[in-house]
Amino acid sequence: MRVLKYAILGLLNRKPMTGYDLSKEFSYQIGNFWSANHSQIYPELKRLLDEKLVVYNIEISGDVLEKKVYTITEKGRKEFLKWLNKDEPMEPTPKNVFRLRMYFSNNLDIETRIRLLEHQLVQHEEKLAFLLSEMQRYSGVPPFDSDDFGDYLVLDGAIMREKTTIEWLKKCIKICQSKTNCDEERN
Amino acid sequence: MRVLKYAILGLLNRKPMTGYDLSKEFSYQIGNFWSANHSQIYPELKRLLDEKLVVYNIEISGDVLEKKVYTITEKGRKEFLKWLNKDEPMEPTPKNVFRLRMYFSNNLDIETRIRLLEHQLVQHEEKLAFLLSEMQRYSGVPPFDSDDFGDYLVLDGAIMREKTTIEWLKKCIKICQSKTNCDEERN
DNA sequence: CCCGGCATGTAAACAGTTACATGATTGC
DNA sequence: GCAATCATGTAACTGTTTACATGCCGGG
Repeated sequence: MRVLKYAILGLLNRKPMTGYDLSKEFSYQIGNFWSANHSQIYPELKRLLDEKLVVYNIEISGDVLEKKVYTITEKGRKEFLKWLNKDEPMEPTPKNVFRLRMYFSNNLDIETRIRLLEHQLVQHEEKLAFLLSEMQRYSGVPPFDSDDFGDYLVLDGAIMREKTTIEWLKKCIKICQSKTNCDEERN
Repeated sequence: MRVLKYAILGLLNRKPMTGYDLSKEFSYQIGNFWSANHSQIYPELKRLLDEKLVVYNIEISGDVLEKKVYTITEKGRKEFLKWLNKDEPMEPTPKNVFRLRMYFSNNLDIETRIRLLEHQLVQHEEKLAFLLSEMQRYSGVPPFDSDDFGDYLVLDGAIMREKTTIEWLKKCIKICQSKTNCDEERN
């Protein structure tokens, strides 16, 4: 499917960048649904170069250090737009190790279940707080043809996703606690 | 991380199964957060056998066909429980091609955006309907130590996830339609 | 007898992570 | 001078998918 290819082309379509810049991009907004590290990016850029979908020119920073600033070509833009317009079927549900653990949680002490759930909860609450702070830079829906439009939609989606995860975790904790209380009453 | 290893051990801890049975399991409840196909399962079973975490005995169905029914060993159960009790940090956000497309959606016609969103919407609505029908077999929270307990929690989580995805898709469609209406008013 | 599902495997290709490897620049 | 970050790459390994390959069983 070569998704990384299109993620890179999409980013370069916004503005020219180095491999290093691309790898940083994946830790910002786009990191909420796609990422890659530099060891995957550099070989992919080489391949895109072979396919003539990008070109680069070298910039010197400081005295010697050469930066390869990649730019998308017309051919690259065409391929990217063709991919972007494709209507593809829903993807299979994403893998999630924590949910796998919970699937088997009948094998855990109630206390352990609660501890594991609460640890996830604090982490997701931190993540949500971060996403909400990111959202503050938008006062409303950005212009429909600006790069911010996509950023805004997916950021909103990420916030909704985190809120739901938090809600689920709290529900699970409540269920587990009801069992603990129930046991205490019996004693 | 060998997650598949623990997914298999967890399933075999419920009851003895063949490789074929395991691969079918991944299309049921557990498929909502983990899956693997048979070409990954058979080699993994061989490895678990080498590690003495499982054993098998051969059952004959019909006249000749040999089925290898795998059973978890005491060593296997110990390793599984050790893994299950581990408290691990939150995983990175899962990859999602559709959200990647939407991230770059400023490069699409408004009509195309709506079409793509609506296609996702119908698929997620179907998925939700299916999950809700699955949920009907539960009248309340199953016993805390039964296999159904985990099934119930993660099924509930999957339902919440689908509902949120649907809500997000509808929101995106509404935003895109507001633009279309706006343009029409101008004409 | 034929087809769909049962049943088990291997091989090749692709995707992704972790580790190895090197060196420059900038700010303190 | 030193540490953090900028900058680019390769190698080895792990995980996953797709395709190849084979054969039995049960019902219509």
